[in-house]
Amino acid sequence: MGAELTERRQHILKLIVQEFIETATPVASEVLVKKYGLSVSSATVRNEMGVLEDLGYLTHLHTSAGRVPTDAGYRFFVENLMDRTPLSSAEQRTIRHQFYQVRGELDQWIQLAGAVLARKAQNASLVTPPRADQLRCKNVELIAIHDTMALLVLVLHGGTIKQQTLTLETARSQEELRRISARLTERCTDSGAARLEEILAQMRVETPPPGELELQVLETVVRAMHQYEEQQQEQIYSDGLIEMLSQPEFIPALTREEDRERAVERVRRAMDILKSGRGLGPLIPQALASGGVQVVIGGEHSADELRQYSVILARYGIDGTVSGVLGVIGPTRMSYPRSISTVRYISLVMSDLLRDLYGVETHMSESDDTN
Amino acid sequence: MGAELTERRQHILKLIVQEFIETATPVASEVLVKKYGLSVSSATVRNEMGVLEDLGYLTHLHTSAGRVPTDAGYRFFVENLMDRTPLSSAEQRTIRHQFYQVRGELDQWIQLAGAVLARKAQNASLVTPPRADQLRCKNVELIAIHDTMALLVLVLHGGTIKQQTLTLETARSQEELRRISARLTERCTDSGAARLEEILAQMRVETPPPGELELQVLETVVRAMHQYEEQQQEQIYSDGLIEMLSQPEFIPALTREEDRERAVERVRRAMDILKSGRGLGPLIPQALASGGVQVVIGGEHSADELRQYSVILARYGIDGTVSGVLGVIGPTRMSYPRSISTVRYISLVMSDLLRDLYGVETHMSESDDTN
DNA sequence: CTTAGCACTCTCGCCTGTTGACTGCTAAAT
DNA sequence: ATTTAGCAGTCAACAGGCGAGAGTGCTAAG
Repeated sequence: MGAELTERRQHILKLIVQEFIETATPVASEVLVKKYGLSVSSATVRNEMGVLEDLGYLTHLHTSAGRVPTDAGYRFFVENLMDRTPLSSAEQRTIRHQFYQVRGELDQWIQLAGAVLARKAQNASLVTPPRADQLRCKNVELIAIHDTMALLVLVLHGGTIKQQTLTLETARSQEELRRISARLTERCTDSGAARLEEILAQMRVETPPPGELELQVLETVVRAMHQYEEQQQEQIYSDGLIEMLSQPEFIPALTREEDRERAVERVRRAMDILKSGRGLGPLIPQALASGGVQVVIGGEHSADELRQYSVILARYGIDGTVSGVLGVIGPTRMSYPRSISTVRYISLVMSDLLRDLYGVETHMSESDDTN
Repeated sequence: MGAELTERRQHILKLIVQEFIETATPVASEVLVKKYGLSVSSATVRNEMGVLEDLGYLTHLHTSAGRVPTDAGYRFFVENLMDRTPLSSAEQRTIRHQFYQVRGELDQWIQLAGAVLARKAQNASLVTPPRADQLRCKNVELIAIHDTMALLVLVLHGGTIKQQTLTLETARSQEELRRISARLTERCTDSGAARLEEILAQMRVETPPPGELELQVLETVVRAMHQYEEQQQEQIYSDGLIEMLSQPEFIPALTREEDRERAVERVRRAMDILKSGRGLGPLIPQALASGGVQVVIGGEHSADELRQYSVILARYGIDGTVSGVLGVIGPTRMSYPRSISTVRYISLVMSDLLRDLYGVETHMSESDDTN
């Protein structure tokens, strides 16, 4: 039978995917012939489309409408057909420049990365803050707020800051607090959570016994680090909700009241995914583990709530030191070429910035063009 | 003529507003009679509605649809007609309890306030962080990140923290940084931005001249404080976007393609207002200045983009020390009674919490019931 | 293997008449 | 003078029907 994937069929599949991504309407045989100047007739294209449908790469909404790619169709497109042109060097320069302007502020890098991703991909973006492979304490500061209340500022390697207010059992002067934090910083600097617990255990049996406040602070530090470690898993910054919602799959032209509710529900789900990261759980560690750009399309997701979405993720950071994940999420009909090259490029830029921050020599000029 | 606002007309207006808020569909004369068991006929109600329309409190979309309140109608309702029942004490307790659970974390209070407001009012909420009437520096800490890079942590009265990475011209040890920050803290503590500039000017001409790093740090501190002061103006936390977008005015049952674009545009505008606070500019200071709950309805807004919205704001905080603003925003058809009492109550709770944080004795038991 | 041609299917927009929801008016009733 | 029943008039919403158009799938000829 003629069920193998000939060159021409691949070409037609490619055109259909591109056309559908662009127009969001089912693609008809004649459109392909006219718009792309195929040297065969629409009838031939129809036959080929029939085969592609049998092979599972396309579907029909109903008898008389054009073809639409299936998840498998997108997958094949991403894997074998799509043009893998990197961002133009003009675009690269613009992006670098924007990052240059917010030099020195991690939070702003993250926001900027999210904004650029969203705008380029016309979909929502996800960025996790870079996570240290293991958290290490750098500094502990205590600051008096008033008599019986102090602010604990915990600085971690990499410059993240956690703060926590502390209720004191007895009033302390700023000078006392200073001494205590100096002592604790000395003892704790460079230690991870595990090591801190050891120190804490040891202090409990020390003679002379340390001040109760010292213990209280250290306990809080340990708790805060654990808490932060957990938070980190879930902490996802996102942007571009509106870009995604502008896609016609979210607010289509409706007719009935029940459709309205479906639309609202769809929007609610989308916001929920972005806000809580629901369903993204398994993807992040997966992206962290592997290099390169991960693409998960529609039904390939393990989570039901993502069946309508595709997610494109890449790891960024410094091997063995810190790493985060960033990417794009949108309906399966999204511009994979554009999204993938943007995600790839931004992950490079972020990695460079982090190397800078962590004092590793950067490889800007090399990495720029491996995109 | 019979154009004065008799008791009965007021009652009918009240019912219409309530009914419209609840159902979001124009209110017919007969519905009022049936649903609320009026002792007059629908014809009489119609006559009265006609008068109310002449007075400017109601409108007609077209001849044969029910009545809808105008902005003036809502205004009169809010001013004179609505039931001003406070939140039930059960609700009050639940809310207090939720705040109790996140004791000690200002950020979380703000988030929680936003979440509760949004859920109760079924609309979007706005919360500005409490702003000190004048910013005063509490503490300056320098933390070495690596050789030529340090983290400046600036703690302000009230426990806000600003951080900034600093590129050093020459390498410094943590010990040196410690000394410098100790010296600066001593000099700067309790000073506002103006005073800090004086100190800076003075230091420049001192003999012996202070280290260049010291000057650099102080400059950064001053810059950070100014920057923060400006940021504060605009910094608005918001939540409940989805609650607001679920209201039928945002994603109605549509038919045509052009309507779809209008809907998307509406959603975009709404998100824009919440994200950037566009149009809210004048409202915040106004709410800060006056006590009580401010209600601005539809066309009463000076900003065009808010013509379709109502905003309910209240100040919270401690007189003369810190204050912020919180409130609700939604379509003019929103539940004013519910929103207003929630806003009022949450502002009380937040004020209590702040008094606690700032070490002023609280008046919980008194204030609870003035709601 | 390709393609012209055609029948068939299904959507969409359009029109139509119809229904039903309200109003506004009028004239009688209170 | 106010209320109200009754009724005409208006308009949106809906359902059904129709035609046009879009696209396919098939067939038979090139």
